Amino acid sequence: MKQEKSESSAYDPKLVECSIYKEWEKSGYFNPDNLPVKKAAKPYVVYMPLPNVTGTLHMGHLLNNAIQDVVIRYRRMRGYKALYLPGTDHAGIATQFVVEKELRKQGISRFELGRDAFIKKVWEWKEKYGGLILEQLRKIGVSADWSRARFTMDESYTKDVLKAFVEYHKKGLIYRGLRVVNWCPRCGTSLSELELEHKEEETKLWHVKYPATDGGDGIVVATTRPETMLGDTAVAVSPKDSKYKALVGKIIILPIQNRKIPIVADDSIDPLFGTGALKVTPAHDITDFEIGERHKLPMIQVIDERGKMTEAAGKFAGMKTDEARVAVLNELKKLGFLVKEEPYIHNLAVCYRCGHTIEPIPSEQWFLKMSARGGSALGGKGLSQMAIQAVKSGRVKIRPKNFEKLYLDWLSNIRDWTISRQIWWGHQLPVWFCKNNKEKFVVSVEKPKACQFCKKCEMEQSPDVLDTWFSSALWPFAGLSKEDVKKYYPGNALITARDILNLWVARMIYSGIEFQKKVPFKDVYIHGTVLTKEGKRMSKSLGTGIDPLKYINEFGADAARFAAIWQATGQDIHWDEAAVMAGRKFANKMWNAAKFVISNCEGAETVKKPAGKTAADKKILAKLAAVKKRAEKNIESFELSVVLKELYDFFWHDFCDEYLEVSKMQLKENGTEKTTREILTYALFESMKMLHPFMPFVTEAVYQKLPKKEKKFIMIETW
RNA sequence: GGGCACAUAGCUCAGUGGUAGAGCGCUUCGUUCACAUCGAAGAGGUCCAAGGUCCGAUCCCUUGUGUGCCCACCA
Repeated sequence: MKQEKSESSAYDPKLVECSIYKEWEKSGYFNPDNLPVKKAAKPYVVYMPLPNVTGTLHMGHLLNNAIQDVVIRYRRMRGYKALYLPGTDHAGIATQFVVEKELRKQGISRFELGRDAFIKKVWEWKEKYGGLILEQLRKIGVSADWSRARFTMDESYTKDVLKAFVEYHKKGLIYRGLRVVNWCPRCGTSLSELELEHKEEETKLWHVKYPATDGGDGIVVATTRPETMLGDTAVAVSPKDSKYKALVGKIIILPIQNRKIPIVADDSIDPLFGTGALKVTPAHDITDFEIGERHKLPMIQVIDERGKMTEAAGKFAGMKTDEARVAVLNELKKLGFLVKEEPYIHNLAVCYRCGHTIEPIPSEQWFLKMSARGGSALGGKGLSQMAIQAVKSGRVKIRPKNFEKLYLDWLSNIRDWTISRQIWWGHQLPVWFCKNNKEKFVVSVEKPKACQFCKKCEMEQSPDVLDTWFSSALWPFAGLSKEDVKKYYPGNALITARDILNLWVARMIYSGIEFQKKVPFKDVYIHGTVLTKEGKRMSKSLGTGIDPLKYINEFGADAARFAAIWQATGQDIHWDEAAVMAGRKFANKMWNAAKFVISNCEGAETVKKPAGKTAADKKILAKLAAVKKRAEKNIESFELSVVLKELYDFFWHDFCDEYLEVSKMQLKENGTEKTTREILTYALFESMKMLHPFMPFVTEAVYQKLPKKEKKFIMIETW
């Protein structure tokens, strides 16, 4: 008996969420063009951070998309043409890596397949798994306009990407050059600085003597990478360093190679580190490369793109770098040049994707100029200055404010962006080389009909592809059709975690200004990262991840959303499951309170602004008005957890615990019965509306039970 | 090496220049009358440490300790 009762009275999200979502989607109201809004209604656009095609839903998505959905649902109810723009990112290296791994299980390497066949495999993968993440996002209840969903390698998107490249090039912002770049020998590509990870490595600092040619003492250098000495073309010391002053300009001998190299003075040298003398390997260290440019030093490449020693390494040729290190050290020891070794901990750069050690090697790459600008088309201001200006002037507001500093600091110390990648999956550069003269090329979206250089060859496209972020940087407008750009660009809000503030947000800002002359959005809101309860990173490989679908399936999307937003106070979240339970209970509370109100208020007048008679009436109405006002202010400044807590407190304690209990008496008395019913109906309705952005399903379910409703969905009710 | 956060109840976290708050957990009591996924009552805190400013500091300042994150070409 008891059990029967509890079963029938509890709210069961499983019974309603799926069908409600289908109804919403069928209605077409996720598409702002279908909303019953006034002609003059303003658009409000939230750009969804593009999930990777390879991705599956994790807690970060739950938090990120829940926040965005609250914002967009609120604006929709406020009468805006609310557009929540979804899409997926081809995620170059990440996707290629996953597909390669899958193929390797079958014993196939991408090189056996060849480029075209491999890319076909990736597309197959994309077709199979690319839609999965979007399906999973629907489970959260996000009201994105799926009819506008784009993929960064869609035909039209690709065209915008290539056009952007051509235009940058025309303006002199893209150039090609031989640079020492961070190279991952396993992935076979260059990586930008943001794609590196550093891990501490216990190693040694070896002191190696480079003997003099004039009978002097020579000089001792300290290094963590002795194998690169084979490519040394100088030794550098600080110009302020008195102990070496006399040596500057002298020629010394590079051991093993027996090469004569000079000692140069350079400001980048710290006289206090090691011996105060740096071996300069322009081909295998970015700083050394720069020193080499300043002193016009030759560059000798001793490590190749597979991470093996080249012919220039003499008898070490063919060895892997770590083998060569041992061999070189043995040789130095034998020859008596290894004077000292001391334990040392340094930060080893590794590939963010595969973890392989990064080898800086010289390579032809394409760059996007960050600070200076060739022409004066835009007042000579470089991309980074434009992005800095956008935030400093307040046209883009970053919240919380301390992230502004992170953004500005990064942009003001920026190097040119290496935008080419030597992988296969991505937008191939719109660069066409003459087959007979590989130095000659044309930059053009379409393949040139004839070669303008040799007049006879079929021009060949560069095998390089663009960095993934080059294309996602265009998302705010390349993700929209031409007509939509007119209607919906610029958008309003970009909500994301801090890890891609510079990787993505900064680049969207200057791309938007460069190509559309306007910043892409006004508000950037950075939320915390979801960690485990112990404060550890959630990751599949560590086994510390939690699948949000588990919560959604078991306790409902509303409960999961509640938990995410409840905990999203700005700091990183140490995820506490108890919050999901609280959300589930809250949904149940709403459901039951609604049941009470509906059954007691049949036929009650719907009054727009009921006036209270009793003290309890007045108290609840005043409180409701105050809560509503604060909710508006706080949602508009992205303080969602504050709003949710106030709504929770208001609904549970003020409305249910207090007013509902008082109403039981008031409903029995003739003098107060009518107004009580009006207020109950009104307060319930208003509460459901305010809670709808946060917990859309249960509030919609309640709305559908209301005897008098003006709209088809609470989703499009007027706040 | 630099920068930014954070340290408050058993746990996860809000908050305030003047008797300290929530969720979960815990204790006691209470089910005909929306909800036991409930209600009522309650226990539980040197607000990290030390110093400073102040009539008064958990809050502001300094220093320290601990934790997390980001940035950096120190070979």
